Amino acid sequence: MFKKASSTINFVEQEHEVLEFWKSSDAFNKMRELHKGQPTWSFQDGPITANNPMGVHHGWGRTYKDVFNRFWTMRGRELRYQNGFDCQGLWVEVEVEKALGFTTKKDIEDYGLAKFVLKCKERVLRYAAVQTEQSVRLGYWMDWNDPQLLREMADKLVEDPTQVMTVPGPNGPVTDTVEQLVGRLGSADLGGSYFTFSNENNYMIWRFLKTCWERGWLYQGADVMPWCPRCATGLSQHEIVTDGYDELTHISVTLRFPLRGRSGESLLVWTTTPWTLTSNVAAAVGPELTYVKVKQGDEIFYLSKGTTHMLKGTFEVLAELKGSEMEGWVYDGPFDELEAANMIGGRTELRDLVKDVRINAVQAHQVILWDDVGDAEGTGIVHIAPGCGAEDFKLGREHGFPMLAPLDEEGVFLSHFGFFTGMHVSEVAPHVFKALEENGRMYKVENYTHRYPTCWRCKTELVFRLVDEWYVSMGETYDKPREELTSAEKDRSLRYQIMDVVDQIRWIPEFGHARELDWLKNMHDWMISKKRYWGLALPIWVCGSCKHYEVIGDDIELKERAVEGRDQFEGHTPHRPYVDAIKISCPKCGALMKRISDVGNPWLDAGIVSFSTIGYRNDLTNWRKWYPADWISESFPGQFRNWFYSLLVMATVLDNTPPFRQVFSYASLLAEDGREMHKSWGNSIEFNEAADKMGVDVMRWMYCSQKPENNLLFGYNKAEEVRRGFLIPLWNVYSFFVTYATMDGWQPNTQGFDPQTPEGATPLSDNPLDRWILARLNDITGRVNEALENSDSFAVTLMIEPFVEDLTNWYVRRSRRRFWKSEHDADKNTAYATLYHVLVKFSRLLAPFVPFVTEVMYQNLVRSIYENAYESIHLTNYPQIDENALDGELVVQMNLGRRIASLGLGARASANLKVRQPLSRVLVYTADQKYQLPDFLVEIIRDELNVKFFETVLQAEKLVSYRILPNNKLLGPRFGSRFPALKEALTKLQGDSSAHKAIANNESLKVIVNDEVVELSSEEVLVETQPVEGLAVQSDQLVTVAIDSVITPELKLEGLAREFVRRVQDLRKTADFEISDRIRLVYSATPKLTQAVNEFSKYIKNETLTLELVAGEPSPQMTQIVSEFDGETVKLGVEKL
RNA sequence: GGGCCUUUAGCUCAGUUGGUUAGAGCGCGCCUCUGAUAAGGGCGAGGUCUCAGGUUCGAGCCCUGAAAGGCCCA
Repeated sequence: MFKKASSTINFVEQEHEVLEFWKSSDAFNKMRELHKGQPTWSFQDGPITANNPMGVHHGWGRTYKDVFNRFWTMRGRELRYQNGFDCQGLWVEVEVEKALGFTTKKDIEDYGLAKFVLKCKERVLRYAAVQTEQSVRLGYWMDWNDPQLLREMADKLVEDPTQVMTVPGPNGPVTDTVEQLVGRLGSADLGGSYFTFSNENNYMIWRFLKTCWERGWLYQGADVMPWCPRCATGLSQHEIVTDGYDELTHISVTLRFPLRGRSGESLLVWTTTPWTLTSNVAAAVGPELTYVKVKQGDEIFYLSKGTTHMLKGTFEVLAELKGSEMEGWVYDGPFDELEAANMIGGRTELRDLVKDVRINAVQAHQVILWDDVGDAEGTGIVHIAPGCGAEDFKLGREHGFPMLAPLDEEGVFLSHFGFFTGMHVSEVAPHVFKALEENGRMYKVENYTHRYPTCWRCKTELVFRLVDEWYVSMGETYDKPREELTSAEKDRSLRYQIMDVVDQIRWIPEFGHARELDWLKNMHDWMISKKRYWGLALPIWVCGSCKHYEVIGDDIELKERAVEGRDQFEGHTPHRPYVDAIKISCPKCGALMKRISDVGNPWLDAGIVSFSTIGYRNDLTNWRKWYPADWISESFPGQFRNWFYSLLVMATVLDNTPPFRQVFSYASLLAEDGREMHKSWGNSIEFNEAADKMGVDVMRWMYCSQKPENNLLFGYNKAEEVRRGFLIPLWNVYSFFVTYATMDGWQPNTQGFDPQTPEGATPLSDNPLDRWILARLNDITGRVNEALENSDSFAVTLMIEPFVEDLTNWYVRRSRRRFWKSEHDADKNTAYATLYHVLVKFSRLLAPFVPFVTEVMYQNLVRSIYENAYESIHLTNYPQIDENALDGELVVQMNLGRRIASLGLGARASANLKVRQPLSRVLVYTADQKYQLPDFLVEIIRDELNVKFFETVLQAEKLVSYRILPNNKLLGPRFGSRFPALKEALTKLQGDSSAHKAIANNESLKVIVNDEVVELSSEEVLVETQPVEGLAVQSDQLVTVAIDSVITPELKLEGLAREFVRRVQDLRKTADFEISDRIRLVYSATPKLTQAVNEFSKYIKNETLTLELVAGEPSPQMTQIVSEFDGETVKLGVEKL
């Protein structure tokens, strides 16, 4: 027996009950068990940074992941259901530093590296627990760790990482030290989410790096890099391109570079980074650019012709010259008195770089040519400091200049910079200005606003620093199309190998393919090192004596090669500081080799997961079973250069295969006002808040009913639309069904029940409405399957929503009386059987999208009836199409019928005739004779429109005038350029009834086009109608509907009777009667109404479940009302019998 | 500077291979139903499909160019 389902429902509360049910019934694991051994569907999760609670934007991506996982599961596939957490890197360090109140690297070192690393691990575990809980709340079915256990591990880890602990695993309990258990999270014996800080993940990256090294793709290089002085580390190209720019205002300065041997003449040079002037070596001009020599007062200046507007005051142009003519001019630099400027080769720790340079900066000062110099701003003369800018560095190398690299890791000026030594880069500018004023070099200062790179983590302004970092070479970029490359060229260049892999992947949306290729084309060598503490320990050991370096490929090799530090490392995960203790012996010179202290780029951590999480190193069979992933998904801002990129690099290097077959990506989530969500703007919504207020079924539907490539505007108004437009109507149908089925004691037939398809076979019915809704259901069932196979959840919502509309506003509305009627006949039973079938199958179709409400429906509709039903809807198979139930013609007819009803209602409205008032007839003309209305539709239309008769009008002239139009699709191609003439000719046939008759009789039509008689078949023309004035008429392309507006006295009485019934129904509700309560009804009314009541008493009694209808005064204990309508008055009283 | 995406009603968005009168939801106005009722339904107003060219008998859709917003890169 069904439980009652209230029509008002608190979805959020209900979701919590469902969560409880899933937990207590262990539904997820049962589902998993059911699909063991089936063909695989390999979903590989992209790790979420476990550093903060997740946001509603994560909810979007996770909904997609869950929807497609559930779909493929229900389609009979085995999945892994492994979530991933991203654990290592600066982002975690920064938060831990904040929590501990640290501001510099020294704080960390004073605190102790070992303790700091534990704090980082602890933070990750705690937020992994939080995100796990949030994901569970979303209904995301994954193999989740117990959040409480994660917290317990976090507690014990910081308490004492060496203590031994036992935790449950899929193959039984596992005992180990806490540190090692944490390092083994996600492994086969522990199960649960993968964590990128795991031993396996780290060692697998070692394997990758070793492979790169063996192929000669790993190297250490000097370059000028964007550098964060707060974090004291360089930033890779990935980190800076998008997130890393802010609109900032700096003081720019224009100054004199006095020319040697040209007394009174100076170059004017402009810069926005005054601190770099301390390290000036050269000045660059554009060779093709035009420069001018100007006189201002006693001074002569050189600058580009296009920038003279920057000069203060008046000036006189003395001459014009090309930049190339200035090449080799020598000048005095702004800070030539500094020691640094007088050191041979310059002032840099990287002596290798300048070992061939025999001059100092003062001797180097000269004008050089550089094609990239423009004169959009500044003076057209660019100050070059090879130790302080990336292009400057390149130019410096080309010209063999000395390098002046003034800053240490934290942005403090190094020795040999005189007065500036010891000063922080952020406070240097005023001192530079003062010095320039004093030595007479200053020309002017101005505020200058530009996009300036900042640290994506801490927002500190970046500087450019000359440093040694480690890179994975992307290989040469050849100056010719890819298809012309020789295989030797490809073998040399990793980037082209990756491109070939990219071609084998399906990118959704398609433009992702081009975007990834574009990134690969432009990608510089991948900087993988970072001078920090928490992260992958780069497995590069360098000889202290001969500088030879080697890459260690995994833990086994490490143990074999270690000659020192084994004891310190024993029992620890491969992180700093313990792994740093390991020394190996140099194969070249026998001296000790020491690990470089750098940690790795976190995208290495994420990119390796297609190897590390499925046993590439220790269970190749398992790896082959799950590699490559069938499907991955992340949002596209960022991931083309980050996760997608690193997956591709690593899979290409290790296996030269695509790591995933399909990648599904989506745009950005914004607030409802179209702006980014920001706490300070008051437009951000936290995940937990959204889940509690909207409910996650609503959120999930909102996410899915969005074209993925468009930005999603997320907010409460949209949520309310989903709730009211989708979820409530769905619930109402369900509640309607359960209410009546319970009342009637109706139950489905339990014979031949199959738990995989609990709705059973399509019910047989003679009733066209039943056949129609079943046809519609199967129509969408087929299309929904196709769309999901094609990774298109948005298309699904475009099919589902109209179906809900059909089901609620047509099928149920039109079928109500079949459920109300008191006799239990075959028709009623068929109605129940049909609606039951539809609800069960439809809810299962929806289950991946809205897993909560559909679970509730299933529990009541299926599990309360069938003992051997699966415990959860999510254990059933995905619904499949029943081709036999399709009926295209019926669907077309029904549409036409609904259209007629709609037009008829419009006609009534335009004549101000309310539906409650019966009328005598509706007149319908259909333009296309093939649309013959079946009887059942005629009945429906009569009922919808409340008319006595339905008349088909053959001579539409009565209702309309008509035009004959060409069927463009057929006649356009036939007539080509003569088509406009044909159109013109047909227009002239307007009102020609013989032409119309010919068409109606399927005869051909003769028309004169350009003095030529042409014959048109009836299929080649269309007839359009226009309503005749003065009738209550509505029409569209297909049909014209008119309503006879005459109200006869009889019709009037019937209308009154219906009004009367409505008042009684109102009163029943006021009196709080049950729907099935029988009543006594007492009334006194004005004469005309009394006559109506008498004449229609049977109808009234039937409609209102009145057993005794009595004229007279209601007694005081009755619920009463007096009401007036249509000039009549009635006093009513009701009581239960 | 290059590449990509978006631009359709007041707002948020659909619009299948080019085809006749471009749709939905919300909001607004009017009406209606009353056994889904703290719901439901109908009708209406509201559109230069960003702009300018082009291809075509025919363009919201295809091509070229421009503008605005966004993304990615240099």
